[in-house]
This record gives sequence, C-alpha cells and structure tokens, in this order.
Amino acid sequence: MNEPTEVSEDDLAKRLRAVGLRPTRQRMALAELLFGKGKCHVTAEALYSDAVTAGVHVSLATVYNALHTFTAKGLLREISLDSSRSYFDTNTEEHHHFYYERSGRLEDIDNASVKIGRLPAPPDGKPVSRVDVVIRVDG
Amino acid sequence: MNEPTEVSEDDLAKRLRAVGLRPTRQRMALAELLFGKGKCHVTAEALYSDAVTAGVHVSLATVYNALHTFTAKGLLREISLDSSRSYFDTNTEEHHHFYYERSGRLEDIDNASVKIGRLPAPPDGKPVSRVDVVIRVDG
DNA sequence: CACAAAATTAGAATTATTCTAATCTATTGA
DNA sequence: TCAATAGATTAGAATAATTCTAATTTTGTG
Repeated sequence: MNEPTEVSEDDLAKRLRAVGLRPTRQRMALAELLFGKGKCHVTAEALYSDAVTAGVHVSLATVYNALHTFTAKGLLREISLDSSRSYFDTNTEEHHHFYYERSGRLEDIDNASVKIGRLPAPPDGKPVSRVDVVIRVDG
Repeated sequence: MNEPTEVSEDDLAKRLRAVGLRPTRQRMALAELLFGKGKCHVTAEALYSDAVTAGVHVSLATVYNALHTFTAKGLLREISLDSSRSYFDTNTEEHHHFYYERSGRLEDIDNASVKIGRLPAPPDGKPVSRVDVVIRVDG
C-alpha cells in the first residue's frame, strides 16, 4: 500500500485539504503522479495513461475533473499553446516557457531570467490575472 | 465611423499571388473580410458566419483551409489562448496581446509598448520563431 | 454507524477541427 | 481560344479533445 515516494501521503493529503479538496483515492494517486515525481507539464491523456500504467483505477473523466479542480484551486496552471492540446503545469510560480513547436515539448524559464521592462496597463484599470511569455522555438 | 482602407480586388489578388496562392472566389471573399475591413482577430466559426452573412457561398472546410494556408503563407498568425478556440490575427507584425478571459476578446498591444529587457536564449542555439506576450485580464 | 455532500464512473454527447472523395475552377500552354 | 491539369471547394463523415449525464460509490461529519 505504501509506495516509495518523494512526497508522503500525508503531505499530499494536507495539500489537498489546504485548498478545500477531499483527499480521495484517485485525487491522491493523481496528485502523487503530478507532484511526487517532479513532473512538470502534462496533458490529460498523458496523465491518464501514466495512471493506468501505474495501476491506478481511474477514468479519463476523473482525470479531467481533477486537473480542472486542481487548476481552480491553484495547484496547477493550465497552458494553451496549440489548439490540439492543453498542458497543465505543476509549477504555479510566476514563470515562462520555451515551447518546442516540433516536438510539442514545454520547458520552464524561471521568472528571474525574464526581464520585462515595460508593459501597458489594461484599459479601465482591469486587474491583470497573469502575464505569459512564450518563446517559440523551431526545433 | 471610420472607413478603414478599402482594399481593391486587384490588391487582394496581388497579395495572394505574391505568396503563391490562386486568387479564387472564396479566397478573395475571405481575404476581403479579413484584410479589407480592418478586422483583427477571428475564429474560423466567426469568419464563416461573417461570410454567410455577407452572402458569400463558402463552406466551413474552406474557411479552415483558407485560414491555414493564409497562416502558412504568412498572411495571418494563429494564436491559441484557450483550448476551446483558435484565433487568427491579421496583424502579422511582431506584437502582443491583451486577452480578456471572460469575454474571450483579444486586443493588440503594439510592439513599442512592450519592453522586454532580458530573455534567455534557447538551448543549442535553436532559432526562436517568435516571442509571445499575453497579458491576461480578468474582466 | 448513518447521512448528506462530494467524487467517480462509463459511456454518451458535444465541439472544434480534419479528412475524404467527388466535383469544380483557375492557370497554363498549344 | 480551349483542353488539360493542378489546385481548390464541397458536403458530409470522421476524429480527437473535452464535457456532460445519470447512476453509483466514497468521504467527512455528527
């Protein structure tokens, strides 16, 4: 029952509870896949197949539900770079991305490496929810 | 009401020919909708319904074909901000965007208003195809 | 433990997009 | 000019990602 992980079950459960989510079996298993192994960018399909491979009994619908609830609670960040797939990023710190267009691979750029000198303010003083910088790379 | 620079049929045809595309009936009609009226950001569905409204006989498949060929030839730029829809931007200059998450509206920010002080180079000296900055606005 | 609220499920439904195969049209060059 | 052909368009079917539905199961609470 207790698999060797980098994040204890208790920690994961606390993390879920901290944002008001019940630490259910499948959420825990998905959270472990997402947060326990240092994985950064996943698609729903990929996480689903990882779960299946890991012997976790979970449906694709639950994977989508979990990804969206995690995102809504701030545990993940969703990124759209390509109309054919959505990525979910376990790094919720302010940061940016390299996007390798050919392979579809994403790579974090930490915030300190990017200096934005000037940005216009949105009209009507509307609040900015975030600023995304994507560097699209040919290779 | 501003009368945006009306583009003559000849100009549109030349523009298409210049990139190696035949100035066919539906391409011309779509090009006019896209480039003739100062319209900036469209979805395939929206362009299709504009075309239908304008009495242009065109199929949705052709709209997609045209948007993609125009994009491939550099007449448009595709933008993915949301997994549920793709936008095509008639502004192919280097520039950035405000994205109003609630309404799904996009607004250009011209390049001069954005100053990026520092960006990391992609690994292996891979060529950068473009840098996109999106300011996501709550309203 | 019992109960209500929340989560999960399989599979159907939906949506955007792409494909297919037939038909049509623009360009080319004799 | 006109026929040949490469390219474009079409309706509708197919696909893929995602969302929904309605039934069932699990969880946290008292």
